[in-house]
Amino acid sequence: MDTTNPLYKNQGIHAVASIFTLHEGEVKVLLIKRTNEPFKGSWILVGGAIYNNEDILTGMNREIYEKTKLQNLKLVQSGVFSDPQRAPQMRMIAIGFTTVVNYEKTKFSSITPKTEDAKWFKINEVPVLGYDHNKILEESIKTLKCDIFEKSTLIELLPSEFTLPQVQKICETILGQKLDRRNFRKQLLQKKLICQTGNYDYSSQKRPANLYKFC
Amino acid sequence: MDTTNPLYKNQGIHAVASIFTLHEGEVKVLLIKRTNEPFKGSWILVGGAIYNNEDILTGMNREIYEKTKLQNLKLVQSGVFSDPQRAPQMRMIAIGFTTVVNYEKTKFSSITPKTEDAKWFKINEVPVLGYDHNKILEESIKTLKCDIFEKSTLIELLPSEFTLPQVQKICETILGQKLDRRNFRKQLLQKKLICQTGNYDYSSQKRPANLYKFC
DNA sequence: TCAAAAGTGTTGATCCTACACCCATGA
DNA sequence: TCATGGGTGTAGGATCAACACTTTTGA
Repeated sequence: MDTTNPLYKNQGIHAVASIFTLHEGEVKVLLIKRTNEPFKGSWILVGGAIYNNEDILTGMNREIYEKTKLQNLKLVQSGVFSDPQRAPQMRMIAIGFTTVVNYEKTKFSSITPKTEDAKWFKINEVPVLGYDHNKILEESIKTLKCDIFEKSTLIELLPSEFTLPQVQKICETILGQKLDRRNFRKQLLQKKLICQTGNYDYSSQKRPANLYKFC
Repeated sequence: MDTTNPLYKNQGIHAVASIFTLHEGEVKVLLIKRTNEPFKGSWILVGGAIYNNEDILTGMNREIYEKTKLQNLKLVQSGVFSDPQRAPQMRMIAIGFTTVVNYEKTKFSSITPKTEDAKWFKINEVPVLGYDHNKILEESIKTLKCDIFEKSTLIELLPSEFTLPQVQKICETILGQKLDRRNFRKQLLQKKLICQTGNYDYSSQKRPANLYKFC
C-alpha cells in the first residue's frame, strides 16, 4: 500500500447503533439530534467515529456510553455501509450494530453534553435521518427480528420474573404479527432457557399467570 | 466528529478476499507473496486498501482484478476485522470476502507486476500468513461451507453440463464429509435449480451418468 | 460375468402448524 | 355468573436421515 497515494487519505470508520426498546407496547429506537454540521439539527442513530486505538466493538461501546451512559449492551453486527458519499466531510465507512435496552434503564440516563436532545421514536414514525442512517436502521430492524428469540435479547427486555404472556407480547410487537399461544409456549419451554419460579402474577384482575425466570 | 483529534488520523480500510477453487480433488485458496514491507516475503490473501472514491465491493473487485485479472466473481461478505494492531504501518480495518472461481479460468491469469508470486494452497496446508489473514481465511471457510448449495457457488465450480456425482463430489470436498447419494440428489432436484439435458457422460468407463444443466 | 459407479423409494423420527376447550380470578 | 385472559394437547403435513438393491457399461 502506497501511503502517499491521495486516494488513501482521510478515511475513517463510523460505528452506528440502532438501540431498541419497548415502551407502551411499541418498538422504539433511540435517536439523537445533531448539534454540529454536517446534518446539524437532524436526528441520527447513536454512533460516531472510532479511534485509532480501539477495535470496532470497543469504539461502539464508548460512543454509546458517551452519548447515553448505557453500558454492557449486547451488540450484534448488522451491516457494513461503504458508499463513498455517505458522509459529507470525509470518507467514512460505517459498521452497523443492533442492540436492545430495557426502557427502565434509560429513565435515569441524562442527556450528555455532546447531544442536544435524545428521544425514543416509534420505528414506523422515524423521520428522515442524517447520513444513511435510515438504511442502517432498516438493516438493524431485520437483525432485531432475527434475534428476538435469543436469550440475550429477551433477558434485556424482561424483568427478573415474568409471565409467558409478557414474553409473547414482546415477540409479537417486535415481529409485528400475532403468534399462536400454545406453539409459542411449547417453543420457548423446550429450549429450556426458562423455568417456573412457583410464583404467580396477581397484578392482573384475571387468572394469575405463572412467573418464570431465566435458568 | 472533531477531525483535528489525532485519534482519528490515518485510518484505512482493507478489502480481503479468500478466493477458493477446486483442483485435483482438493479445496484450495489463492495466496500471494508480498513483495514489500510489511510482511515482505509472507503469503497473504488477495486484497488491499480501498480508495476514497470506492465502495467496499468496488474496491474489492478492483484489488482482485489488479492482482489476479479475475472479474465478475460473486463476493460474499464474511467478517469485519478491527483489531487496532492488525496492520503495522497504520490503523486498517479489514472487511473479509469469500468467493470461488473455476480452476480453468485461472490458468491464463498471469502474475501481475504487483505480485512476486501467486499460488493455490490446499486449505489445510496454509502457512502462517501476514496480517491477520489466517483469521480472515478461517471465517471465509465457514462462509464457503454455508454457501456451498447456492447456485452462484455451484455454477462457478461446474462446467455448463455436469453430472450429479460431480456436484456431490464438490460439496463433499468443501464440507469435508461424505453425503448420502439418494438424499443429495433429492435435495438438489427438488430445488429445481437444475434439470436434465438428455445427454450422457460417456467419459467414464462405467455406466454413463445423466448430464444436467442449471435452468 | 464381473467390477465399478449410477440410479432409484420407503420408512421412521422430528419438527412445525393449526386448532378448541377448560380454568382461575375479580367484578 | 360472567367476562377476561391463562393454561393445556393432539393430529396432519413437511422435512430430514437412514438405508439396499438394480442398472449400465467396459474390460
